[in-house]
Amino acid sequence: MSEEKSLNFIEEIVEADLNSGKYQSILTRFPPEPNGYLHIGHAKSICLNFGLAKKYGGKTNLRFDDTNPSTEETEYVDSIKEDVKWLGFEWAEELYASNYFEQLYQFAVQLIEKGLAYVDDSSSEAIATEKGTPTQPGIENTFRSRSVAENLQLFADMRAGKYQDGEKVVRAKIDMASPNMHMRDPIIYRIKHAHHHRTGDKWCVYPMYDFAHGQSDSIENITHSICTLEFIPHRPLYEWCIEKLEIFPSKQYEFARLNMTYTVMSKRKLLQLVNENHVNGWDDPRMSTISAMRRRGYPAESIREFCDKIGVAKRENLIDFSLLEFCVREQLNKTAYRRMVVFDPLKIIITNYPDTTELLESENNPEDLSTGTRSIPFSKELYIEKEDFMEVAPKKYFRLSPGQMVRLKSAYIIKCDEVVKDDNGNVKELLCSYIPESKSGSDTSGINVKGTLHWVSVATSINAEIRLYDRLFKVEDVANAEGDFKDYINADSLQVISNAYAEPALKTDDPSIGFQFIRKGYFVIDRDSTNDQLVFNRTVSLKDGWAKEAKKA
RNA sequence: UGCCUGAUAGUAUAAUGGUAGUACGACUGUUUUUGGUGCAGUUUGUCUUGGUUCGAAUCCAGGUCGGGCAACCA
Repeated sequence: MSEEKSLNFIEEIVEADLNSGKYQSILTRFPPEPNGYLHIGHAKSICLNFGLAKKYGGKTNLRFDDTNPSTEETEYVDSIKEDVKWLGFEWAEELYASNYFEQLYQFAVQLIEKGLAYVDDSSSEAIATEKGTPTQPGIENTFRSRSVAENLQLFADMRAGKYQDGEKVVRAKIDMASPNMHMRDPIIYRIKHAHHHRTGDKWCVYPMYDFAHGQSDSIENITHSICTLEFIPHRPLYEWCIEKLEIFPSKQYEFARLNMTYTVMSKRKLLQLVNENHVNGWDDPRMSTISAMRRRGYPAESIREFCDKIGVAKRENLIDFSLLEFCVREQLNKTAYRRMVVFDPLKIIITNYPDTTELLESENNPEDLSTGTRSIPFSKELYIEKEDFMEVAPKKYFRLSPGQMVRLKSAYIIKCDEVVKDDNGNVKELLCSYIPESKSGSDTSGINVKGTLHWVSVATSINAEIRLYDRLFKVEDVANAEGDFKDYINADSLQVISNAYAEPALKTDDPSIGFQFIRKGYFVIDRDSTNDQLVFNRTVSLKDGWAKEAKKA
């Protein structure tokens, strides 16, 4: 019935490995460094790694790549775990590269014993110089020929804390003339007298990424180690270590990282936005972090759907941010409760309506009638949106104007009889009349109107703060824009409406559900809300057909 | 100027030697008590030049263009 979705290139590899009997089941891993918050790019990797295991009956480990104590913190570990869980995935084991520090140290000892690693006393500048350039081979220095015994002693002394940071490193002895820069005797251990968030002060030597990642994969028996394209040049080294150490041969595969329009995806840049107060923290709803999207009201399911839609390939990409927004709307349209909120009020008085309050019923969600209805108080004095009235209306304008009729959503059809102005000639309020037979659900008026407006009753409305978010950057391809990315920050990315008028149901609604403010967009209650003041974040706007039509004119 | 990688509608992604398809976007119509949603339809593409083949997006060779690599970061 439904069409078979074609496999991405990694799924093909997995299926081939399973069909050939190379593996009985697969084990993947998601390996973040706990030095920042996860962003939507990580979500792609999470969905890939966990999704693969789920699809093929395998498992996925959550492994923190915590080999650099100077940048890593427990705060980040906690946020990462929360984000992965919120996205809807469960890891088989929670592991840390730091769990393997002793084992990793012994691996380096083994390499030294085999004459495949040595202690180098050179400065980092000297090492960089001797490394050569991509077009010129590097040169071998005198430390390279130290004896095994001396290397062993020196490495033990490094571990014992006899040297200062930078005094010595351990290098793999591979090939200083290799066309691959990563194979020119890469550093595998360095001295860092730093406090580690898990191992404390136990260690003062730490393995480099290239000497920790592959080995960690191998120790855990990871079958498919999936990373991004920039690690392709590291693969020969990944394989060299596994071969020389004679350990489980995990395989590395690379896919193109996610790039999105109007945002940045590097931890360094996100950190900068936070530290320099361009945004209000890692979970500022304008950020590309998972925690920001959660706070903004993006459902986890829509992020998973997005990751599924964008696919997995090796080509560099720049995905339209609007595709993510499409996924969010698609999900929220099915689940969000409809409510009415007026952002910029214009008072109307229904002159022929009695001085009473009537309760009208309206669906919570017309897409899902099982969600029931709520009552909305209707009375003589109402607010409508200022932009829903024009004294002189252009053609195709279906909203209110003098002498014209519109329907008030779930209520009555009204007609604008008179415009009341203040001394300056500004529209102050509208005098309207309603059609009693036009009540929603029992309309016998026979009148058809083109426009339907949202509204709230003045007397029963409640105050709310609305935060409207726009793209954080003004250009599509921020990472490739010339100059400093901060020059492209959109100064108007946050607009706050401090006194919107909301229908009273919102006061008692479950704060965890998503809302659609009719004709306005999708909104979610922010954690800054108090008992006295509701605060809403706009998750995403509705598609606006009229804005497009109006632009044409 | 070395090595590694990639190139299919505007953006992504599929077709694995046999009809270039799908999604988002855009546009048109239709439904609608949200100018939302839904439904129907239209639109635009194989980087280039040769070669192999009955047949090439796919295989081969050359070119062009893009990305990555010279952290005691990951």
